Amino acid sequence: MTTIYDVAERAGVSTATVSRVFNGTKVSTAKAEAVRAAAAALGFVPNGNARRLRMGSSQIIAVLIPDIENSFFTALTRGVTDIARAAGYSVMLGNTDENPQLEAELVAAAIGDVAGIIVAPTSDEADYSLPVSRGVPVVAIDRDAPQSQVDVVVADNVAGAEDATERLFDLGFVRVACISGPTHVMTADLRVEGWKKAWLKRLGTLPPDELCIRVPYTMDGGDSATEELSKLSQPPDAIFAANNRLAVGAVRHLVTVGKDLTEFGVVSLGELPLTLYIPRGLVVTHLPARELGTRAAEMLLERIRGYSGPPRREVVATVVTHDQHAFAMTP
Amino acid sequence: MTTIYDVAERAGVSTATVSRVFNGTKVSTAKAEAVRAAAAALGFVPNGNARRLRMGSSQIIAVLIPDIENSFFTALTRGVTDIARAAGYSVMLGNTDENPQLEAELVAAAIGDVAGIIVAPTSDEADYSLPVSRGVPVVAIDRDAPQSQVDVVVADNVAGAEDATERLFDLGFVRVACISGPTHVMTADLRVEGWKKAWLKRLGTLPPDELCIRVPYTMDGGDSATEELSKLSQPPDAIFAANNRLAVGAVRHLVTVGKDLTEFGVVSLGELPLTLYIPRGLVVTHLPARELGTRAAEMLLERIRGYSGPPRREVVATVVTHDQHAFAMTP
DNA sequence: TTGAAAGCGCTAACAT
DNA sequence: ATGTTAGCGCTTTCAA
Repeated sequence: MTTIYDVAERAGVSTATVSRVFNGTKVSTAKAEAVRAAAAALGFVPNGNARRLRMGSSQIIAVLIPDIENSFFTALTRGVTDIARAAGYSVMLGNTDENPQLEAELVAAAIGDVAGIIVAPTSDEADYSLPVSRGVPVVAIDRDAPQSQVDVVVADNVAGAEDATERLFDLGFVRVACISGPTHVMTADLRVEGWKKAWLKRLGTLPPDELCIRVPYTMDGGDSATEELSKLSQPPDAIFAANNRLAVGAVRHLVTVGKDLTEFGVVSLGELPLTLYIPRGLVVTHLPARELGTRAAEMLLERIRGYSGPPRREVVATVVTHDQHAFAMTP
Repeated sequence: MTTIYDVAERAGVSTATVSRVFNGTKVSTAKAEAVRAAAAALGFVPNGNARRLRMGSSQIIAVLIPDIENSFFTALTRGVTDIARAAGYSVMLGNTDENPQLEAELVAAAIGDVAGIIVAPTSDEADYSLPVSRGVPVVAIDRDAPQSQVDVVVADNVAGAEDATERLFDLGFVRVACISGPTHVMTADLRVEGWKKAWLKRLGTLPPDELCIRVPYTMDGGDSATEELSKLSQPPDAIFAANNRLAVGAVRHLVTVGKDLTEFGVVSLGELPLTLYIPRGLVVTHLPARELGTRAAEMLLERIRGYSGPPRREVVATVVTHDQHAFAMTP
């Protein structure tokens, strides 16, 4: 392995000079040239670990998400990587699988390795005092971290859900049901709240409890919830699905039983991956995944650079200016 | 920052003992307890940089992919992270954006930081001699790296394309066109080859050149290529799309002009994300993204652990046992 | 502008 | 079983 000693020797200078050349400090042109030539000839690449050990900082950001195969989280991660790279940071990725213990392990492991952590908390109980006390700032993303004094970046789930639900009312539907994620999952709870607000605003009354089904945030969840709703003595004429997987599950069920999506409404909070063609009648609203990532990265970088104000909580608007670019398939 | 010195002092032992406790070497129960207690009290977390510098290895694998928002590559990355984590490695992620220069920068930056690199080459010219000469093994994934002596893991693109095309012949279509990625992109070239083989096998003749359109691997590419094909004096009655984005684009165009997918066939090589509902008539075949990732990770770990045989080239079968679980929407 | 030298936190001989 | 100690490769005072 080539080190700065090899380069220094070959260039006829000291290691300090080599270091300076690679760090932009002032060095006479002649020596700088010699160093660069020697480095190139030797195929020198700085040892990041030595550098980080010496400097006491790591230029790496950990991103801990439940599932890299979920398009919402990859969009978010993309936002982080863009900002990170622009600032000279690398991104280390971890899958928590929605498992609090695995998340805790990943956080602990990250502490010794990274300059900061961006994590989508897997549980309300998640505690980030360890990294914070060790000087590794944490930004919680997509979900709150009520147990910890950390910065938080979340989407405006209530407003997003409310807007989405209102779309259905706008289309003339009058009995809009709700399918959301598990109780106690923050985003799921807030989206139910938004759905209720829309009812109150548009119909002047809160929706009956039976119209809201809580299931895992999966396609199967959306499917079974839709089936359950259809069995109600007074079934809904439209469904607000709190995320894209639930929406796809709902559509799957409806299509299977031969329902026409222009007569039975479905709205998805959050875009579908690959902007796949969307059946006429399915409404898709925007969830600012990438923006969440960029804001979280920006806030984390501020902390890494020494900002030490009180914990901040930033709510990214769910702009409902227009639907996902989509094309409708004749039902 | 708490170091092993602090822990050693508080526990009344030497730093070596503290180190041993944290590395599983034999230490008397009493001292081990004392060390653990002291570490807990002090909130000690090992400094990864010091550890890696000392050990000369990094327990980090870099994964360089064109786009983290492409479901094929996230599935692949998932495969890598699973194997990596099981072996105690972390994954560092980089987006190359299909940009050879950016890829080269990321590779260079990774050298000082990681134990090995898994990269989807952005170009035929990609040269990985620098990391390899620096002792950082590289595994090329999804695409060949003809300029470098590195391990390669690719899907059986020819067989996959051939099988997919044959599905269309099985369904009774007789003039199957091909939409593939840019010329000189290896996977795109090979998939065209598979399509040709299917023609030869089933019709005893090679397809006319005009039936094959090469476009970027995007939905818009699939859309415009389909339009172009429809203008032929002898248009096709079915399309083999070389990846999922092209397939979706093709479907979009067909739906837009009112074509019925049961009468005009489309097959996608590679599954659609989120197993979104699939219109009746669209055939989806499997591309082993995750398997690619796991194999690449396994091969890389072998290299990291010292295996030094000649470069290997592994072709992962594209098993076409069954379609993606899908449900059809009445057209 | 440049060089000499200390030391970041840790592990692994080598001693004991 | 445990302690002592020498670096890993780099950056950065401090002196010249």
